[in-house]
This record gives sequence, C-alpha cells and structure tokens, in this order.
Amino acid sequence: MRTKRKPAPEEDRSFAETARRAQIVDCAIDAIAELGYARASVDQIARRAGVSKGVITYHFSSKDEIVNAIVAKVFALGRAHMEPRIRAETSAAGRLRAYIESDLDFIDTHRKPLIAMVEIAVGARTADGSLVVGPESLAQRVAMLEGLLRAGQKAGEFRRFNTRVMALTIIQAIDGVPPLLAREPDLDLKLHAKELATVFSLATRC
Amino acid sequence: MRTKRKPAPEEDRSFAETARRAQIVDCAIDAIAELGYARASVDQIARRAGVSKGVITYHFSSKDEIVNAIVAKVFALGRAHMEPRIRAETSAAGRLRAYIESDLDFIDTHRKPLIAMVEIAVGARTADGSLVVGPESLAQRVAMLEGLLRAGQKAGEFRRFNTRVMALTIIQAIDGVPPLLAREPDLDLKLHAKELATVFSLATRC
Amino acid sequence: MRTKRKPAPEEDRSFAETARRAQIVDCAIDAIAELGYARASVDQIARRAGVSKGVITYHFSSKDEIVNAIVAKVFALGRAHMEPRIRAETSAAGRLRAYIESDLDFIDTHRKPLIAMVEIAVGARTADGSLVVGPESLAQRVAMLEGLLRAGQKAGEFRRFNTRVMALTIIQAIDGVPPLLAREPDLDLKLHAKELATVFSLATRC
Amino acid sequence: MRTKRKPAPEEDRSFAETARRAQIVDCAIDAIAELGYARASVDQIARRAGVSKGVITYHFSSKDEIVNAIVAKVFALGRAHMEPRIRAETSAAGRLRAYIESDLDFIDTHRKPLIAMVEIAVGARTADGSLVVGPESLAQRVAMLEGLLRAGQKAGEFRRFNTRVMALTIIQAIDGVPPLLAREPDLDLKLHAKELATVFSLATRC
DNA sequence: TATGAATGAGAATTCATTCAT
DNA sequence: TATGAATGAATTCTCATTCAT
Repeated sequence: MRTKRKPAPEEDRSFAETARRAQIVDCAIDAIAELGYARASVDQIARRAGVSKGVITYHFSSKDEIVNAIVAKVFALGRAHMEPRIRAETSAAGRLRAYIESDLDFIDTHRKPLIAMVEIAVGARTADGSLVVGPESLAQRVAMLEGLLRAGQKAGEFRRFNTRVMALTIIQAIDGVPPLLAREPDLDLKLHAKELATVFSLATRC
Repeated sequence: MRTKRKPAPEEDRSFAETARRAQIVDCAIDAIAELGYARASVDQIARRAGVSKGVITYHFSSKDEIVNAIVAKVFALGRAHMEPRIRAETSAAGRLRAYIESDLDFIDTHRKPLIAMVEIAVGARTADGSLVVGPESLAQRVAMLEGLLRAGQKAGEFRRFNTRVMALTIIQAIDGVPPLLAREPDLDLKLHAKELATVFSLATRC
Repeated sequence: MRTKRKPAPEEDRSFAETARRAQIVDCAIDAIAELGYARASVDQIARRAGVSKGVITYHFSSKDEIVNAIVAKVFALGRAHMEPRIRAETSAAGRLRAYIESDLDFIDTHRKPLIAMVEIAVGARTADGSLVVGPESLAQRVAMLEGLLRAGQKAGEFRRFNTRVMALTIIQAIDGVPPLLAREPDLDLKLHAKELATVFSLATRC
Repeated sequence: MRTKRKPAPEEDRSFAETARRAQIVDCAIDAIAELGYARASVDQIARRAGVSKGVITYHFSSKDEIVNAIVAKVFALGRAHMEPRIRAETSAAGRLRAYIESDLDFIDTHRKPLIAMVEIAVGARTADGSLVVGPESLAQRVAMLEGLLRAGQKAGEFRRFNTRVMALTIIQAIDGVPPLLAREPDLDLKLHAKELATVFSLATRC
C-alpha cells in the first residue's frame, strides 16, 4: 500500500465508471471476506471481477482507495439501515433495542461486507503502519451510542452507569459477531439479536 | 507460510533450546503487537531477539509454528491466571464475575501478548487459507463458559437465557478489549471490568 | 516504447490536425522539462493538453514519434534562430561569437524546450535500447561548426587547432547550460554568453 | 525508487559483504552505462552479477542505495585520481592544466563509471521527483575550481574574468565528454585533453 | 476524431524459506 | 547451534499501447 497519486474526480463520474467501481468494490469485498485482508491481492480482486489487473488500478489509484471505498460504502449502508429504525423509536430503551437489533440485522443481511470490514479494521495498514480504519471511526460510533445512553439516563429510563464503558461494551459485543459468522455461518442472528437486546436492556434499566 | 521440514523434537529439548524458543516467542509477540501480523516478518522478530534470521528457522520449522507457540503460550498463561480465581468462587454469580474480572485483569497485565493474539486470530492464515486460530479454540472457551452458565441456571441463580448466545456475547465483549487497549492505552480496565461484571450480573440474574 | 502501427500521414495534414500535433508536442515538452523524461508519461502529457490519453495515440503512433517531433521542432527553431545571426557576420571570429551568443540566447528564450531536449538526449531510448537522439544529430552540428572553424583557419583568422576537438568543446560547453538553468533559473545567460564568447575568441585567435 | 528501510550498518561489514556490495555496484555501473538509467532494472543488475534478484535487495535496501553507492565511489575515485596531480603543480596555470588533464584521464580510464554517472545525474530521481545527484555536488566542484581560478587571478597569472562562469564552462566542457565517449568510443582523449587544456590556458592567461 | 476503458508487460520491494559453512 | 547469504514467489504500482464506441 502506498497511496500516492490522484484522489479521483469524485463528482463527475459516468454511469459506466460508477458501475465498474461498484463492481470492483464488491469483488474486493468478496476477496477480503473469503481470503482475509492479506491474501486479497489486486490480482485476486481482478480475477473475481473477470478483468485484468490493470483495470483495477485504472479505476482506483491505489489499493488503499479501494479499501476506503469499501469502508465508506459499508458505513453508509449501515447508517441507512439503522438510523430510520432507531429514530422510529421514542423511548431510550426502544432506541437501544433498535440499535442492537438493526445492527445485527444489518450484519445478517450484509455478511460479506462486514466480514471484510473486520478484516480491514484489524489488518489494513497504511504505508506508515497506522491502521486504515483509524480510532476516529470507532470514536464516532461510541459518541453516537453514548448520546443515546445519556439521553436514557437523563430521562430516568436508565440507571447510572458509565456510558463510555457501556457503549464500548455494546459495540464490541456487536462487532464480535461478523468473525463469528464467518466461522459459523448457521448462527441464528435473530435469536442472537434478541438475546443481546435483552442483555443490555437488563443491564441498563433502573 | 509453507510449513514443510522437520516437525520439531517436542519432548526432549535441552534447557538452552527451551530458553531460545521462549525468547523467540516473546520477541514475536512484541513484533506482532507493535507492527501488526502482516508486517511482523521473521526479520523483525530476529532483530528484536538480537539474533540472525537463521536462528529463527533453526528453532522453528516455519512461521506457523511460532504463531502456534504464541497461541499455546497465551492460552496456557490465561488458563493459569483465570482458573484458580474462578474456582475460588463458590456461587455461579461469583464465578461469572471472577471470569470476567480475571480475564480483563489478565488482558491488563499481558497487553502485548493479547494484542498479538487478536492480530493472529484475525490475520494469520495457513498456506491453504484457513485461519491459524481455528474455530476450535473459540468453541472450547465457549463450552467452558456455557458450563458455568448452565450450572448457574441449574442452581437457580441465573434466569433462563440461551447459554450459547450469552457465552458468546461475554467472550466477544472481552475479546474486543485488546484492540481497544492498543488504540487507547490509558483505558481504565479496572473500571471496565467492574462495569462489565455488573452488566452480565444484571443480565444473568433471575 | 514500441513503435508499431501507422507511420502517420506526413504531408497531407489538415489544419486542425497540425494544430493538435503542435499542442501535444508543446505539452510533451512541458511535461518532460518539468518531470524528467522517465516520469513524463502519456497520461501526464494528455492531462496538460486537457485531452484524453487516446487523443495522443490517435495523432502519434507512438511515444517515440512525439519525441522525434520535439527534437525536430527544437532543431528547426534553433536553426531559424541562429542561422541568420551567424550569416549576418562576415568574419569567422564574428561568426563564432554569433554562434555562441545566438545559441545561448536561443536557450535563454526557449528554456523548457531545451531542458526537455537534454532529458530526451540522455534519457530517451528506443525499444532496442539505442538513443532516440542518435549520434547523427550531434555529428551534424559538429560538422557545421567545424566548417566555420576551418574557414577561419583558412582565412588566417584562427590559429591551428584541432577543429573537431574545438567544435566538440564549444558544443559541450553550450549543451551543458540547459541543465544548469534548470537548477539555477536566475543564471545570467547574457553574461554567460559574453564570457563564453570571450573564452573561445581567446582560444581560437592567432 | 522508494528509499525506505535501514541505511545499512556502514562500519562493521564482513569481507564477503564488502566484496558482494562492490560487485553489485560494478554490475550496476555496467548496466546503467550500457542500458541507460531507466532500463537498468534490478533484474538486469542481478543478471549481470549472476545472482538472483533477491541478492540485490539483500545487500542494498533500495535501488537508491545502489545509486548512492555508485556516486560515492566515483566521486572518491575521482578525487583520489585528481587531487595529487593538481597539488603537484605550483602555478595556477599548471594546476588548471592538471585539473583538466587529470579529469579527462580519469574519464578515459573509468569510462563506464562515468557514463553511468552522467546517466544517473540526469535520469535518476527520488520518489518526490528531485534529482538524486542534486545541485550540491555540482556546486561543490564549482567552488573548488573557482578557488583555483581566483588564486591564479590573485597571483597575477590569470586575467580578470568571471570565475563562476569560467568554472562552470570548464566543468561543463569536461562533463560533456562521457556521453561523447559512449557514442564514439575511439575518441582520442589524450588529444582532447591537450586541446582543452590549451583552450582554457589561452582563455585564462593575462 | 475523440474518448474512456482495458490490457499486459515490467518495475521495485518484501519475505518465508533453504542452505553451506 | 548459529550465521549470513541466497532464492524465488508474490505484491503493488506504472505505463505504453490497443480497441470498441
């Protein structure tokens, strides 16, 4: 990974260009999910896309850019999936349950992308050795969840616990699921979600 | 990673041999924890050990073998750290609390090995692409914890929940901590442990 | 560099075609002068011209052809710049001075093309490894200058020196200027020219 | 060219190590002199040395390091060749003649290294695009020669000319020789040197 | 004519592993 | 046992060129 040239045009992309990028991103997700980050070479991605290796670097200036595109895509999908369901709830307890259930439902319906995300989060490093999915993205998710938890405490729905630790715990419990799923594809995530929701309902209520 | 030559003597090892292996394993842990699995080359490990690269491959037939030695060592250390504390408790609730607190305490006092373990668990693959830390080791831990939880249910201390999901959730919540610690070394693990214990105490009691 | 397809129309070119070629040649000069020959990719040239890469290979059958066009253009410009000034002098000494001063003046007023020329002269190789700016072009310039010097000797203006070595020396002294200029843009070329002219005046006179 | 890792031990090198490095440097000189900088790949260098590509990067952490080794070697050789001969002269005129003749003699007896040097000086760029043989090395040579010229002026041996321009001119006239030699191996450098010395003798004397 | 896409041949590096001493 | 050297496969990236539209 080097990350050197052009950051790509961004706005003005043709339909075909957009489609190719999406295809490449999807194939990269497949490759990373199946082979692990380290073995998901540009070659492998190209093979899955049925194109030559050069096509990849034609559309993406570096492998980092592909990885960033994956991260951006998955975060965007996740937000789109979860936010409306969380907002639909009015109580803090309802929102927490919606958070957990919608996140696990998202994981369930987007297994490969999320397995890939975990691979990226742990395995992908930039040239200087720092993680590609930096601490910021976690911090952001924690902050959002802490907001939800604090609102519940303020409303008197939740007991007095350390919101930071609780938020981290919930997120870690959820983030542990994709690798689990990779090893055990038949895992019943509906049940898992319900149990997790119950756990944190019991853990947070007054 | 290839894993080809000698399968190593195993039993009859001289004192010096044992010491060398231990030293190499420790340096490999350092390298993996600091650089990430992918960048922790045999060269790096040798440099940290202050020996030539040849020494590494003299004592270990392959890099996989080093990784396996790390995994074995950390598991053994973990068991030794946790088991007596858990056994010291008589109630199931006490044992669950002891499980969580002793595991986090173990993580706290063995940061590098556990950060390395997570790197290995996600990043290390054998030649055929399968994970070096396979599903078995997780299954083993889950089974042990499920036993504890079921005992609590049988004794009437715990409510009726799905023990498998609860066990997985607890383990995932704990396993999420090392990477957290890597990014945020000042994390208060004592507090974290106490809160986690409370969470799962509330979540499991009748 | 491969040089394969169409050898280009040559004579019958439309106005637009001619303009496009000139534009591309100019942008190639810019790219080579600024980036060096090796980094001046067709992509870079196209970017500077504000056209797609395909345009380049539509108008030029290969990168070699662009380079040849640059060389031809610069030589033609140089001749046009120098010849009238040299011919305007009647004495051999005057012509030598005019040669040196007009060449340096040409360099001064065409910095980029000449920096590009030097890059090409040293860096550009055809597929078989031979230099694109072959020995012939140098031989030609040497022959022309030797003619001037011999005329001076015949006329009794110049002392008896080896005309080939003197011609080479003068040309090398001049050809060394563009790279100098690239590193030190504020170089006073008027002064440089005057001093150079004096040097070779003193060196050639009886 | 990337230039990343270890700058090499420097002092404590075994005899074999030193020999290998020297061999690789020599083969790199050959490759660059014959193929030009751009085509002198690590593969080519390895082929010439009769070793595998990996050997090169085992002994040199990057191609830049090889290039730097070449530059250092040639500069050192050149200094060793020229300095005593220049110092042996007492008059400024003698020293100038010694400078020119010893430099051309050095070029004559080290053709390939100097052809390689010119290739490097013009063609070799670091990752950021700057020349590997920067302006400093030229500045150093100019400064040294200017010192010699100024001493001659002070001593009344030389006329009043611009020492900077004269120094640059002399150096450029000399540096133009290696490429000349590459294209025309039968060039009589003894004669060339004598003529050059005469030229600058006439050009500098009162 | 022009464009964007695609190709495939190199290039430099990294690295686990092998081996002679 | 230990060492340093050597190997060769794999990886990312660059780039001239080709081609369908």
